[in-house]
Amino acid sequence: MGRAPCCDKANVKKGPWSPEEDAKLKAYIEKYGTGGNWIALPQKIGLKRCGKSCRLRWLNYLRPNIKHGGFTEEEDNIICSLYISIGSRWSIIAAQLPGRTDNDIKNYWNTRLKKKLLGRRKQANANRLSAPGQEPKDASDEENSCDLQNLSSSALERLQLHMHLQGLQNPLSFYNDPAIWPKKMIQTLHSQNQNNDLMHQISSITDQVAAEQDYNNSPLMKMDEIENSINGFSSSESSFGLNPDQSDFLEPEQNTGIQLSSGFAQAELDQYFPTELDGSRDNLGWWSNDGFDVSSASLNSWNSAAMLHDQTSEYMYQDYVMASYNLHQ
DNA sequence: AATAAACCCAACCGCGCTCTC
DNA sequence: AGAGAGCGCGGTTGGGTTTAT
Repeated sequence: MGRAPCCDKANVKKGPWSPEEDAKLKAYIEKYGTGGNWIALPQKIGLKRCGKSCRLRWLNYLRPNIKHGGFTEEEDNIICSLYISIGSRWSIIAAQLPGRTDNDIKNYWNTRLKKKLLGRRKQANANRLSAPGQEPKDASDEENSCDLQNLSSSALERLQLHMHLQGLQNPLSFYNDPAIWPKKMIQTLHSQNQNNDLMHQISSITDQVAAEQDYNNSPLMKMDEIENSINGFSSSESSFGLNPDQSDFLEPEQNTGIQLSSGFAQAELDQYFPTELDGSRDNLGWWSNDGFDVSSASLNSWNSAAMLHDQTSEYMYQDYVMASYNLHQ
């Protein structure tokens, strides 16, 4: 037995709203409010619309002080940073941007912002792969290159932006430990200004979001929530940077920093892994098969990621540069 | 100029959560 | 306590518009 429909689907109008419908809805709500009952609202007004549709129309379009389009660079940065930190929790992101709706931000991210970043990444990857000495030497290298490009698509995007915007705020972050940075990254940092006001703002929001989540009541790993936080990225994508075999790049005790760089707020991770961050490689087991449905594709990518470790440092640096470039454009 | 492809965004859908009875 | 109603959210879709060929 399924859930009862919220309205009589046969007798409600669907599709775009007419100016008359907009006027009716707006006039009524401005005069009487919603009455706390969206389902009953259309009947009161005489609209043949579902209550949910009325609510959506009001919140996303008719409500006063709604802004459409024309996102500023600062708004871009906030959206990127929050997306990296908390994933696709559009309502929370929208709450930080007055006049913006979750739907608007979601559309903006999916249709423009993401592509803007990925487009530049693709170009960078193309340059990277075509550079002298970078050509794949054999079939397996080509496969690695493909995997790298796949990995770069979204998980690394969050990683890049995260390192740029949050690294300085995070005492445990890889990006706060210059001793383990590639030299070129240090040189680049010297030549850049960091936006600390924005950093504080983002850090505050991500801490709030993490604090809202009560993982103490759930001692088992909430992989579904972790996946949500990763926001749809496959476990294989996310495994990049978590690879225990990257010891040429990071000391074992610094794996914690790498985890933090993969898209989680510090507080979030503290709650996900309250006792497991002692740095031992064995503690990365949560990411493998134990308690987690790792698909064969994921395993393949894990293996592919493992083969990338010789180039990881260089790629991490290039990713960092690209993130900086993107955000300062 | 015609057509296809890509882009964009409003709106819909369904699920989970909260509240009320 | 638990069932049902309503709300809020994120994912997805449909179709109009723009751009490329």
